[in-house]
Amino acid sequence: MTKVKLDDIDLQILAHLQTDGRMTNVDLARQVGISAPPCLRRVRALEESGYIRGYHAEVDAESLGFEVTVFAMVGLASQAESDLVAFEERVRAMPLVRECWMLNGEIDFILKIVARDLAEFQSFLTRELTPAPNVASVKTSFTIRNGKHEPGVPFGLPPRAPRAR
Amino acid sequence: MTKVKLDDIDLQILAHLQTDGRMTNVDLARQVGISAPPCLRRVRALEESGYIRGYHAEVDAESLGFEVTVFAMVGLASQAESDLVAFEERVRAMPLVRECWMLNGEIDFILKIVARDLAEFQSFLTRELTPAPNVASVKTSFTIRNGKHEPGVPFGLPPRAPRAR
DNA sequence: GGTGAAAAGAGGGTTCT
DNA sequence: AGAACCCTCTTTTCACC
Repeated sequence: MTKVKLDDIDLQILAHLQTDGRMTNVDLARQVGISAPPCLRRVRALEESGYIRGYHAEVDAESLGFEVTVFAMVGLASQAESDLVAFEERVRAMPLVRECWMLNGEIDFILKIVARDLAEFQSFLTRELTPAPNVASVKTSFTIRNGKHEPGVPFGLPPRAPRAR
Repeated sequence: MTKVKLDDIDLQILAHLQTDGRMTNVDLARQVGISAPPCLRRVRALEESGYIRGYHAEVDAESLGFEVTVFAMVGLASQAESDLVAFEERVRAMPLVRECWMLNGEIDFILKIVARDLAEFQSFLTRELTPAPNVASVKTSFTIRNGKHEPGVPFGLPPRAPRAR
């Protein structure tokens, strides 16, 4: 199931799809220098072996009315593995929490939270996050603006022309 | 050019494409309950008005050999707007920096950094980030694991989003 | 990996409400 | 205006070499 090795073409495919996840298979094949059918076979294999976890439209949060993005640093009272997992599970059920990373050091988790407005965020913070079991401390930092937002991983793909359909 | 208002169907389209950015237009049309051509027109309008900023494959960083994800809290010596912008510009040219958010409070920026290994990260930190102009302090937190990774915005629960059918 | 062909989807034009 | 039906061209996705 898991592919043992990726060659240059696979890496190029991944880089291109990370940049433009909706490009057609024929365009992709042309870009990486092979014909469409083997290209599609590679993409399917990359999907099934888990190298590609999914495809997502990147939406503009602000213009859609989600004007509050906050990073929350969370400390837990107990760091037993079962308690860490329990917190992650709980956080997974909170739609406003978009990302959750476990950290080393004094802070246990960093959460990226997206809300429509301050009221929604405050309500979430005081009624859901802070009172959650085992939560010892929550320190929040509001984002003022986003200076860079690149997906995934630094493949180092050269700048690409817009789509040709 | 810029759409003034989004109706329920537009919101459903955005939610579906955020979840599966590669679904075909006919599938999407079926899901939101309209026929394919107007559905495609809506998608194009959403792209051109900036509600959809792009489409990206979500790749598995670890299995691709990017084993180090770090959050860096950066403080600048000068917070003049021109200096903030200059820092953002500089960071935009650093491939290892995937996201950069300006924050309120004592920390000025939070950066998400992805590297292949510790050596690559250390080299980046000591040779690129810390010596960058105007950087006063850098505090890094290594991630141990990722507990949740959802794209974009919490459409999921409808605060008032009705169901068209 | 490439080739050729059947099936499916994209995108344009027109009509209807 | 905006949505739906029809039509043609492109893309996807098989078969097999």
